[in-house]
Amino acid sequence: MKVRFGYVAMSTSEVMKGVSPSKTMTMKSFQKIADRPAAIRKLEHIAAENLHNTLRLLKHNTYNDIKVYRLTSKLIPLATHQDLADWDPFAVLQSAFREVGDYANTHGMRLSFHPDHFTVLSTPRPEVLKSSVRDLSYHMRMLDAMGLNARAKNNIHVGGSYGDKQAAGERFVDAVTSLPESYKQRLTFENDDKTFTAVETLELCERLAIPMVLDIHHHWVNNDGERPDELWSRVLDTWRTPYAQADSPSDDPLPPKIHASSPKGASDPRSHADGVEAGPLLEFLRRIASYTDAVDVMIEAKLKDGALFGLMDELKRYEEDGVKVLDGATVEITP
DNA sequence: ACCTGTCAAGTCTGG
DNA sequence: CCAGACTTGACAGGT
Repeated sequence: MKVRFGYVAMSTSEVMKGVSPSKTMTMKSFQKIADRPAAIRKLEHIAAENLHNTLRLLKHNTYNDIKVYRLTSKLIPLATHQDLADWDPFAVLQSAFREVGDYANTHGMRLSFHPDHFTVLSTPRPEVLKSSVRDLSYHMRMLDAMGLNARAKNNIHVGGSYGDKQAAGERFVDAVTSLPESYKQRLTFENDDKTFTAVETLELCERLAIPMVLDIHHHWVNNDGERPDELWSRVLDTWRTPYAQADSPSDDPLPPKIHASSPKGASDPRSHADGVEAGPLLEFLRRIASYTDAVDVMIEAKLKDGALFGLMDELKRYEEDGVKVLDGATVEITP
């Protein structure tokens, strides 16, 4: 089983110091600028800088064999803010977006977004649902502007339970069903650390034919008593749907993706540690290796790419033990 | 140069 | 019913 590792948004490497893809401006300082067109030009300048830095990060990834990367949602500052609803930055940023997408396509990279927890399709509040869909459409537009196909996904959580998880789940199903087909081709659902467990999320994925991103750390702190590998064959099936494999040729299917991180400590098991422990992750990977061709692992750790490098170093110690290091960010695991 | 409070958004808990 | 926690990187304003 081929395993590719990736990381989230920014690099902590010394050489990438100051290369932030998520520079921003607060609403307060935006409003302080009397000349509104000038203030908007400033926002657009920051966004262009963020895209340029994203491209630099992708090049850093190439240098380190990293093919899996999550884009930050904060590429365009204040993009979804109500007070800027009349602003459309996409025309002016078109070539910058394209440059990022072209580079990713040329180098066979798997990019994704993870709209944050303000996107809640399970909400009972119509205005919240509306802004959630607006947030999703913002992410759709960015992916389109980059020229990425439906292999680039938007990963979301199910959302809150509002005292009745069953009803929340049904609202989630209705909301997703109402989305345009192009949105569904780009969605994945992830189990969260306090509300929707892996089993509950998996059931929603199966009903909606949307692929599931299994977060094994979230599962560790929020589960129904089963091991993560016991769910894996069903998770695998969610990656075999037309939505999951939209734009993927049959000889190059999109591999399933999981999230991996380690708890910071016994007192706050939900927080992310600096790095990722190889042991528990490897145990899971070994258990699924016999019936899985390939899997991509998104590392969510404080040290970002530094955690990836640390994990690869640790995995080298298992080379006599079924782990073959193929390059700087890829291993082959035999069960 | 460095520190602290704040931030666009939503849910949940505790008072 | 409202304030605060949750979470994250980065701003903003202070020393």
